[in-house]
Amino acid sequence: MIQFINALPKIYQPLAFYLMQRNEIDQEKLQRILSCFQPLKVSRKQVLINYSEICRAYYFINTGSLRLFTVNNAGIETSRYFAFEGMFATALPSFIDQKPALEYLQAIEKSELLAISRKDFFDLVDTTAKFSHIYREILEIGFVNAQKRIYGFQGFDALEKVKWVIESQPKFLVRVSNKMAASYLGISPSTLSRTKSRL
Amino acid sequence: MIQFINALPKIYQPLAFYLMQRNEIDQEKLQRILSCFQPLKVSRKQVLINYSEICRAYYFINTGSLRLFTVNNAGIETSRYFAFEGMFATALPSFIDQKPALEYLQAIEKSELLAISRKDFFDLVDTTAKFSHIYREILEIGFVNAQKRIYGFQGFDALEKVKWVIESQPKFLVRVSNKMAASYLGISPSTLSRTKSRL
DNA sequence: TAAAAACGTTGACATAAAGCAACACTTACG
DNA sequence: CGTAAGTGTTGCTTTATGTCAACGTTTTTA
Repeated sequence: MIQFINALPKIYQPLAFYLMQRNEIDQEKLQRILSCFQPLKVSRKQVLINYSEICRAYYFINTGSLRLFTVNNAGIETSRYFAFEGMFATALPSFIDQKPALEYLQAIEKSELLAISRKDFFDLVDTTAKFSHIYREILEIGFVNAQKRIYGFQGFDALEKVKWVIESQPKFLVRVSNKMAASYLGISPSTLSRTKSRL
Repeated sequence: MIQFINALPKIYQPLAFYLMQRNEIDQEKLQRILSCFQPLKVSRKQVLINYSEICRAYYFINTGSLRLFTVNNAGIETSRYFAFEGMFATALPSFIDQKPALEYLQAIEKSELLAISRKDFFDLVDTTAKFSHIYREILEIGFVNAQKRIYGFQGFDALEKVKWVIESQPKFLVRVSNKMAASYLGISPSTLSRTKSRL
């Protein structure tokens, strides 16, 4: 199986490993799944999904990073998710219910992605037990993370939030700019800067 | 089918309707699903799942209401979910990954529930396509709601949070005490009281 | 490679909300 | 049914954090 994966085009190898890692898949199924994903290069700051757009694809990150954020009436940015190499990302609520995203999916840096259309995605979910299971896992993990974030933030002051994010996502503050990290933590960039300096 | 449901014991009727509403199920499957649920009466304030406990059941509410909350080191309560008649509730993260809940599931009032064990639940998920689909829906809705809550709260002041909750869950402030509502909104009870008075 | 734009840090100041306490009112329960 | 515990409201004071602005540094891009 490892040989099979190594024989694949390089850009499909990380995804193949991702899929294999979760649960054993036979070559045929794996091939079928991979064939639904199209390579896609995006530049720094490029927007993949716009605020009023309906999300029609799911993205796997080969290199680079993406972020999900929204902007409220007052012009305040809120980031809710950052995805790096080897992770999936999309505006999932919109992907699920096909309503306007009300958020942006944007590349933070120049990135190489694999994209699967919504149609192909749900065809796989409905016809491939393994893929259905992977989707379930994506939802479960997404749900659990969202809960952790709600508890991790509520009633916490700036110092506690920063400690929490260092503990639960050690790489986060290193890879993400202060400004974006602040918009994720729900504090101002100045407060984040001050807080880090007294850790 | 309606006749079939009406012929069921009263306590199973709301759940039967809930299941039917989502997608058509034949009588046999419905019967099989219902037979996994055991009736359970709990008193006001009774705790169904404790902080360090591993969650082993899913609950459907016939009458009454439940809430999920946690208490941090400083003794601050944070509520993350309230469930009323006709809704499902459990400490889902713990139910999924079988780690300590790190939260409490508690009856707000005297309630009548139907409980299904984790084993039976996942047996149904794995053997009954319909039930698998219902689980997927539960996860999707849970995920989407969590995202809304994250965006709905971040960077909002007390007034905006209260308006947001009135808009997105009109019944909420009516059915839940000020204290609990405040712990859900992440503001103090006094601030909630003051905020409501200037709406 | 140099100019411009964006970013991080820090200080001074303003402010929303927390904490505390007192009181009236409601609800719970022996 | 009456006492006790809990809840909601409101005033006063304190405090954490946001805002604004200035400055030096890093990053971007032409």
